[in-house]
Amino acid sequence: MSTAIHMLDAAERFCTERGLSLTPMRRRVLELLVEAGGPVKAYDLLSALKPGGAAQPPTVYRALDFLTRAGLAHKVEALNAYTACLNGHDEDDPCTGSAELFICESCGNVDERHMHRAPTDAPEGFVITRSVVEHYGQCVRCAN
Amino acid sequence: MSTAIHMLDAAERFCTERGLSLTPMRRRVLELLVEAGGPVKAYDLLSALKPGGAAQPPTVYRALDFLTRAGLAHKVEALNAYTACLNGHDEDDPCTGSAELFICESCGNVDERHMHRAPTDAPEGFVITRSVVEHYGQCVRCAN
DNA sequence: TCACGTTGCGTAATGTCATAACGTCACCCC
DNA sequence: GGGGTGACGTTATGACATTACGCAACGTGA
Ligand SMILES: [Zn+2]
Ligand SMILES: [Zn+2]
Ligand SMILES: [Zn+2]
Ligand SMILES: [Zn+2]
Repeated sequence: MSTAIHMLDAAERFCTERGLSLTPMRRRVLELLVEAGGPVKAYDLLSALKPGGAAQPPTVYRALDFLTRAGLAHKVEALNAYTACLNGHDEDDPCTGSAELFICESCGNVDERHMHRAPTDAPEGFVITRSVVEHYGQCVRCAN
Repeated sequence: MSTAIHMLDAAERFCTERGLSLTPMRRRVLELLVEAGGPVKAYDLLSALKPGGAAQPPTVYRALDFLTRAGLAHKVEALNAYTACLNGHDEDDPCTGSAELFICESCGNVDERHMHRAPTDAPEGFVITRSVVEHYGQCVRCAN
């Protein structure tokens, strides 16, 4: 799929521009996430990495840690899973902050928005450093 | 604390009105959550239950399942923890849907809002059945 | 060129979170 | 009193994640 290749190339540029090293292992994990096109469990990534060297949990968790810190991937908290960031990192709009995820429970597809707006009804004086926003339901294809 | 007693009484009424049985075990777990005043881990609840009978994981997870289904408690997904619902269940405003949580990372205090509004930028045709919204940061007391 | 700090990753062990599966008892309804 | 249901005890296991240690590669300055 050309989209996947494009996303990996964009990630490559994204990292070189920022002095981050997208090592083969990290690139491979990102590739698996992109190919999956939705949330993937860490141990499933682990299984996918196996045929090519017996990988252990820390291997994949270290890669995921790098990718999520860099903004190239997101953890889906309510699923204990991980998904590739869908925002174009080659554009002038890096996904530095929190993402708002729309996850279809039927087909597993994920859509993503940047969290630009702050909550209108936050407690007085509350300073937000990180937000987790995940919406579950049916995408337009799966809604009957 | 009178607030805690009030919340438990309100939960009692809430359950009787709906034909739900707030058993001693469930009430005890809710009591622990209310007393904690913030997110509590399942195994910490387990430890707190021990002196009075050796409790096993399924015991506390069943109680939490009941409480969360009833809307009397919420799971804090990003912390793998659970917190008592702060909305007054004796009022005409049950916390049936999703809650928006503001969690102070310094003092552990939790504030809660009902999720009334839908996202303005959801994908076309996406039908939301459940939302997870958790904001992390500093409450007004802890912000320096 | 060599010592030294840093980074990435292999490996083993462990820790943390959650559920499956089965049995028992109390209760309600007919 | 037979049968269904719901709540909970108990044992075991599964699923998710981290700690700790070691080593090899790399850059940097002496
Ligand atoms: Zn993103
Ligand atoms: Zn779908
Ligand atoms: Zn609530
Ligand atoms: Zn605080």
